[in-house]
Amino acid sequence: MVKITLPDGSVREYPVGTTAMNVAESISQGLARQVLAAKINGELKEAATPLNHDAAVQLLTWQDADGKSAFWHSSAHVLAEAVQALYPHALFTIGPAVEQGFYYDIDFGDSAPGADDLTRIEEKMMEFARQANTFSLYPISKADALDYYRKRNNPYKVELIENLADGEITFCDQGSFTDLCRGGHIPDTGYIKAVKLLNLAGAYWRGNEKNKQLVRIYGVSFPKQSMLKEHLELLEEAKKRDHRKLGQELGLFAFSQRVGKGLPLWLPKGAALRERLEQFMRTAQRKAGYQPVITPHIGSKALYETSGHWDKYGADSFQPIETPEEGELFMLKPMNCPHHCEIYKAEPRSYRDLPLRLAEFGTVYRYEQSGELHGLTRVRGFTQDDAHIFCRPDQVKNEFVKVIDLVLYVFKSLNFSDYRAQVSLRSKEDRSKYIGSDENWEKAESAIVEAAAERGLTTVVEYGEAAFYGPKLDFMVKDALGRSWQLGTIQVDYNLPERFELEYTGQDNQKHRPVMIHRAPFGSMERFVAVLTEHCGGNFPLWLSPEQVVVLPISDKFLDYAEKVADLLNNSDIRTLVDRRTESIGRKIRDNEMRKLPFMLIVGEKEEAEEKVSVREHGKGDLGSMNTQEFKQLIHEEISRQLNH
RNA sequence: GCCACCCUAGCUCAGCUGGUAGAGCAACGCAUUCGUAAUGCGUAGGCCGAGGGUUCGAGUCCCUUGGGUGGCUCCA
Repeated sequence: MVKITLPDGSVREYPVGTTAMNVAESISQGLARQVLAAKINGELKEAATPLNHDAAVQLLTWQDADGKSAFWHSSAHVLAEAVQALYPHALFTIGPAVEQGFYYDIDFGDSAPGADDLTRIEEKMMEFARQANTFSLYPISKADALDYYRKRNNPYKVELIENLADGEITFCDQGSFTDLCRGGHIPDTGYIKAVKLLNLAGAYWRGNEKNKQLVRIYGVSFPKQSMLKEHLELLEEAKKRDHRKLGQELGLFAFSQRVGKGLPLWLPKGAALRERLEQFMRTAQRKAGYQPVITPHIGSKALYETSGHWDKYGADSFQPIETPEEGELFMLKPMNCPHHCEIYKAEPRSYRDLPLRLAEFGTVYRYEQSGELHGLTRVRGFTQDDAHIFCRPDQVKNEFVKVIDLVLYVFKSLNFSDYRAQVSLRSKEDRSKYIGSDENWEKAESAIVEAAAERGLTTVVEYGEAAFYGPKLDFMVKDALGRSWQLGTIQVDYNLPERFELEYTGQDNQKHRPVMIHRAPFGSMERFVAVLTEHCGGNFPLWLSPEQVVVLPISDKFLDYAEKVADLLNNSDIRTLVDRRTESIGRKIRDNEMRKLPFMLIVGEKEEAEEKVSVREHGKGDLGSMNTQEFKQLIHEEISRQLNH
């Protein structure tokens, strides 16, 4: 007998050679029908794997991330089988499950499919799925495995096998298809009831640009047809929140071919939104002891040679600007730090002056690869809510705590509760590439970890993700389509103080090198507005909304009263307009609802006579009538509720 | 940059296998003066992203080019 421990801690006994599926059946037939795979001692395995020793077993269904993963990974096998049937010369490489489905990277040689061929492949997949072929995993010797793929002229699988140890290699068969695979499949292909191949993409073998480019086919699959339908509807829904769509609809920003790709144009409403955010940050920073500075948009090439950016990024950036003076070269600034270093150097500094916090909404230009550009989240010209803190090594932790507070204040004010904080530290093994003393790194790294813990941040620590010049703490937020974007960032820098030979006079009357902290709570105004737009689906918080109130006269007869109300509100700093169009009231309400205007004031005969307004809130409907004083108070209360938490 | 796809009126989109461009919304004009999500009628609006080619004829086919979209280390 073997003892099987289930996730709830219960232990059951079964005959040797029993399977996870048998365990499921012993619990209930209903469960057994749902089991897709199992985790045996933490490893994802087939539910049919015989259990010959005591083991911890977790039964996986569609509800488990790993269950989905087994399902999608198995679907990748079926995709390969279908491709093999239609393109006999295709060479398979890897086909894993991903967060939202699966893909397979395939070398098609000269006969790559186009997007139109995906339907054909889908149909073939469903044909194999209906055959309900079992996935059977079996061990194979390294020699036999190599032989198998050498005969098929598949250098990719050969390379993969060469890196595996003999004795731990397994193949998996299903129907007419055999694949090198470590396992973790659903029982048979019949579980797959719906498949959708989403797109084709180029992907380099092993992700390296120097290697051959393969064709990657992305897809999703489901155990029920209705689930696919829901999934596709969800994707459609997400598209409605896309900041590029909303940005156009709400008149926030635009792009122009003639201006150049990746260079956003902020329209009046977008500019109003952005300025309000900047104002918000300025106030918060002033309270936190930052001093605003202003620096030019260009800097001499020598500045970036000093900073090291020319060597590292020069070739891939906007190229230097020439002047009538022979040999004189300027760069569009790709970052504000070198300028701020020069501000630090503008006067001698004492330990008493530190920390020195220099803040600037600095516009920078970076020549991102054209394929990387994406709406407002990845652009070639953007404005950072940048600041550099120059401090003593013993002040790093405290400064970190203060910056974390600022970032959390921003997130809270804008209702971002679903973010991820990542601490990036040095790699544990190779520490040769990092600049700065070991001692300082130790100090800074523990300062970050402690500061994050002190502020109750749940962080993910990534070793080896630190920049060569210092460790960092990043805040990531997901967009409407589930893609992760980095917003706030806090980075320690030992490099620039060194290169610019920054110093301060210590208490001991000796020269010391300050530590520099880069930080941008928004990240960039562009990216932040993009993520914020998606986050609130275009319904910005009242205090940020470019237009807060619109007055709708029932008919032209009440235009004068409407104007009077609007003037009154505008004089109280409530951004108000009047819908002067000669349209029905129903029409005006509809249009302003669609423009996502937070409040509508409907005024007609009744209101004018009683000196009142009928209030309608976006998405909520009629709130009844009140006088303008009461309405002003309602607005001001709402705004202070949003900002003072 | 690379792979796939897309580009037709301000916006959203039709336009079959090539026969010389169409709708809705928006805009403008006229009428309507309206009570909580679309008043009616009319007018105007397009070098079908750009350039080249094939053809008697190209929005439609081919090539080049611009812009956009998705993807480009979530390991057998």
